[in-house]
Amino acid sequence: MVYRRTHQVVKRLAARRSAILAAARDAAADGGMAAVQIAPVAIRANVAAGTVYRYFPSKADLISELIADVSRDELAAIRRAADAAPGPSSALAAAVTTVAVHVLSQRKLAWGILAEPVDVDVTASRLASRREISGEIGARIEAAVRAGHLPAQDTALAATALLGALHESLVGPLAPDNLDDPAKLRDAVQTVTLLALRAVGVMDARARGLVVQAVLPAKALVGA
Amino acid sequence: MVYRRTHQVVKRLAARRSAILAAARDAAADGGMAAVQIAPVAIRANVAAGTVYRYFPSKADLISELIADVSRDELAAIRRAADAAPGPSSALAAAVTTVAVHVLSQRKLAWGILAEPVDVDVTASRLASRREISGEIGARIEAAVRAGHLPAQDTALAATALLGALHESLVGPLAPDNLDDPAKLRDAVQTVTLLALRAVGVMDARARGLVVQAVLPAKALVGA
DNA sequence: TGAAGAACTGAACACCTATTCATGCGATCT
DNA sequence: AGATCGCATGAATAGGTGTTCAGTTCTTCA
Repeated sequence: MVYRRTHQVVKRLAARRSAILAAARDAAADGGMAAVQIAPVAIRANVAAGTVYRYFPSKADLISELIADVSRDELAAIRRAADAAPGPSSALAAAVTTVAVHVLSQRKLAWGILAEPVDVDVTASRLASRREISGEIGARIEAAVRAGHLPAQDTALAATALLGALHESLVGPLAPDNLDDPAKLRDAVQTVTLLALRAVGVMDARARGLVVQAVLPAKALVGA
Repeated sequence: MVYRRTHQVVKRLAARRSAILAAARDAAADGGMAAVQIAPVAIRANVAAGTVYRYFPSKADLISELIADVSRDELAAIRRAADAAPGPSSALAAAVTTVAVHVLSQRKLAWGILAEPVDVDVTASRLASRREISGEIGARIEAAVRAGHLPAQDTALAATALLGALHESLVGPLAPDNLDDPAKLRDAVQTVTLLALRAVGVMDARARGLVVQAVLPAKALVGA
């Protein structure tokens, strides 16, 4: 008596899993990681609390997958933006701008993914998330160095520092709070991108040019 | 029947308060904020758990004071280093180097103060701490701008970004882990200081010179 | 010295939310 | 249809730590 799962059932199971993850993501986007509690998430996903545990072994696993999920999207967006740029320096500028725009348009989610206190241990997935993003930025810096546009440097450290600068200045507790105004938001993105490019050794004048170019395509994302 | 507190008693009370704070600081330096729990801290301070509550209304208050304390020391160190420098640019370099050296020499404590998840709400004191330090760095940037050494810019945002870069690259989860080696440590300090100076607009060649000068006096601190 | 009040103690309490599990329901296959 | 198994339910449980408080010890002052 073999009970195979019907295709229909398989689909429903997958849909539920997605629904739970989506509910968690919504909760995080709304109220930060603190709002990602089993019972509320279950309600959002239209399931019972116990059901969550049929899909995720623990809250830590749920949040870890959430982090991985968001991170994957972020990485894809960075790659897309950078690959569309005409050269290594532009690619770096585009990557940085993309990160800036993304974190700004989902500040609570970004803060939750990156640094908000959580009651379970998610250091591993946070670490992985950072590694991925930082690695990508590092690769873009490296490419620019190889192209002779930047001085030789420790690209991994530089990438990490850039991300720290972006995060702290845009979603950290000292971030300006009037970034809902699109103009202010664009200013902030430009400012930090400029800072970042100069940090890795782009000359001021050239950096300003790159920033202007990078912000153009990224502006479309701001609306999303 | 007026019962005045004897000088001796006043002194003992103050000593206990300090002892509790010191115990909390030790605990944080040892095992991060997670180790700052009432019962263990009380033991370290040689008092009972209940006694802690005669000095601090809640755990949140205890940790808030701890953060303020560390922050005060940090700010003093930054000012001392910057004021001893010969000019605005050197002062900025000295300030940045000081922060770098400090966080590196007490990484767990720094991480706890800055970003480690805590089960109570300490956002207010963390915010205040960041404001103070960032304000000081911002003032140094501003001075350098006024002296004509740096391009005009949003100094508050720049200061915040610099601190984010330092923290993320030196004590964040992606920080290099072999920084116990003094040589590697010095390299890391130099690298991030260079990054920071270039970020605010110091030209590469000049930044390298400033870094070398700034690291000399700061090296003494590494031993401490 | 002794009465009265402060300071201290630490075991018991309270609270909160992740996790479990006995029960019911619905889906699969003969 | 009916037998059987997996999935879903949600109320009850568990565990850990901040906080309280009745009792004890220490300090002050007449």
